[in-house]
Amino acid sequence: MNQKQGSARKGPMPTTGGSRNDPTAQRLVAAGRLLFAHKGFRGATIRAITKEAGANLGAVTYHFASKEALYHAVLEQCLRPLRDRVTEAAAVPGPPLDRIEGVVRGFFAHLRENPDMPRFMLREMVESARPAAPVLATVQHVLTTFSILVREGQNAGGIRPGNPYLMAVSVVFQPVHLSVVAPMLPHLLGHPQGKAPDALDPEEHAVQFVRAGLGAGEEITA
Amino acid sequence: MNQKQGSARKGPMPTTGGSRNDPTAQRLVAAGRLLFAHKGFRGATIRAITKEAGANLGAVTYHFASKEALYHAVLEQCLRPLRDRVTEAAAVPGPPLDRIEGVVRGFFAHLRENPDMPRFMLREMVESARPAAPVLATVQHVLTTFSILVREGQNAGGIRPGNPYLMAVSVVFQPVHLSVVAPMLPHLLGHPQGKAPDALDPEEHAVQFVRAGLGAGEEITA
DNA sequence: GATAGATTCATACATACGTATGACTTTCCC
DNA sequence: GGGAAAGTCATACGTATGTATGAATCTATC
Repeated sequence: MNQKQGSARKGPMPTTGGSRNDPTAQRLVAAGRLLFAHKGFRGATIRAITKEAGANLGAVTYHFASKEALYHAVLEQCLRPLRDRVTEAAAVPGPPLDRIEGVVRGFFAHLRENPDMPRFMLREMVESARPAAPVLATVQHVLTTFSILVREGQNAGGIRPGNPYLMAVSVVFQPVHLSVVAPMLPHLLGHPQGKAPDALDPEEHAVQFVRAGLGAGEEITA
Repeated sequence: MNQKQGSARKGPMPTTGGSRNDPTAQRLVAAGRLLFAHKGFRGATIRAITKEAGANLGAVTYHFASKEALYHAVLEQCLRPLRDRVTEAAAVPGPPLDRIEGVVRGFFAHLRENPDMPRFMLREMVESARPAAPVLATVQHVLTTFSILVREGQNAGGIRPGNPYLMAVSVVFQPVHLSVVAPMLPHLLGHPQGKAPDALDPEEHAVQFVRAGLGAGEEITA
């Protein structure tokens, strides 16, 4: 009954760290992140996680008290940097549509650096009746941020009318699902190995699609 | 070792049928559909499914040989009507952008009638490395249908330039994730009980967003 | 360098799962 | 109406899971 449970979680390490001779708890988070993302909460077993982390079977119970607590730690480690990045990108000055573009690009950058993230978000959105706290907080934050920007743009005239929350949903999921689907596209469409049919730049596409989808009337500044 | 395994699957029943005194196999599909959609493949146990169906524990093994076979039957029952509806909606005459709108509306209608479907699609997209055959076929079909319409519109001039496959992805996921997220929106944003902040019509929003996102220059015919 | 706390380790336990088995019951056809 | 096929049922088996337990080992402080 003697866990660490407080403090810790110091370095930033937003990507897939977990190099050996880190403290065990950190290696567990890294391994859990890897396996939770690939196999889901139920699919990732404590035995697999501890093996991946090079730790003993009891390590999760000892350092986190339960599998679910480890899962929450993993989610928090994944999502906090995303929230920060979104906040930061939304704060730069400029017309709302440009700031929305900035947030979208920041989102893409985060997903590029953390390739397991979109699966995480979709999974949590779908897997549980009510998502875990860190997920809920993140969705709330991102959605609110976008909807405020949309409303601003509507007042300023750069963004067409429409429900800002629905618009925010349509925008925020572009990076998520494009990051998941785009890599599978060549295979999905039968092209044997990575032979992209055209230029396949999801970020550039998403930016243009979002600008066009939200924009009032001005053309895309291609 | 004496399964039925052939023929069967007669009535259309695209929604949540499964009323009592149907044949057991049909009740199993209905129950499996309900539980797979809510809890995923691993989360829906044979014991829960057979109980929900009012059948014996051995019924799945007897009628479908395995849990996975039942899952595939459920997927097929879910997805075939969707493929048909998309095909049908894409075939009506008219300008490509209008036909795309028609497909989006058809998609929404199907998801409204089958509220478990979007979770299914997202789940399969995310849960397994390579999705099951019916899912793959459906995604392929829908994506191809959309991309052909996009290319047509680009040639005819109604749709702006851009990779048709990425555009198809951006379009096809609008109904899916809007159907999942829109009902949760009031709760997500803190409004206690269903108090929509504005008009919350996901279908109308999606249509306008897609038309604006794909359209060349003409205004939305609001 | 002894000692107390923190950590690791092997193993045990209770449960839940998918499937197999064999007996029982219903249904249908001649 | 008798008998075979189809279907149902209770139960058993092997495995995998999350967690508990207590001994062993490491680490740091005096």
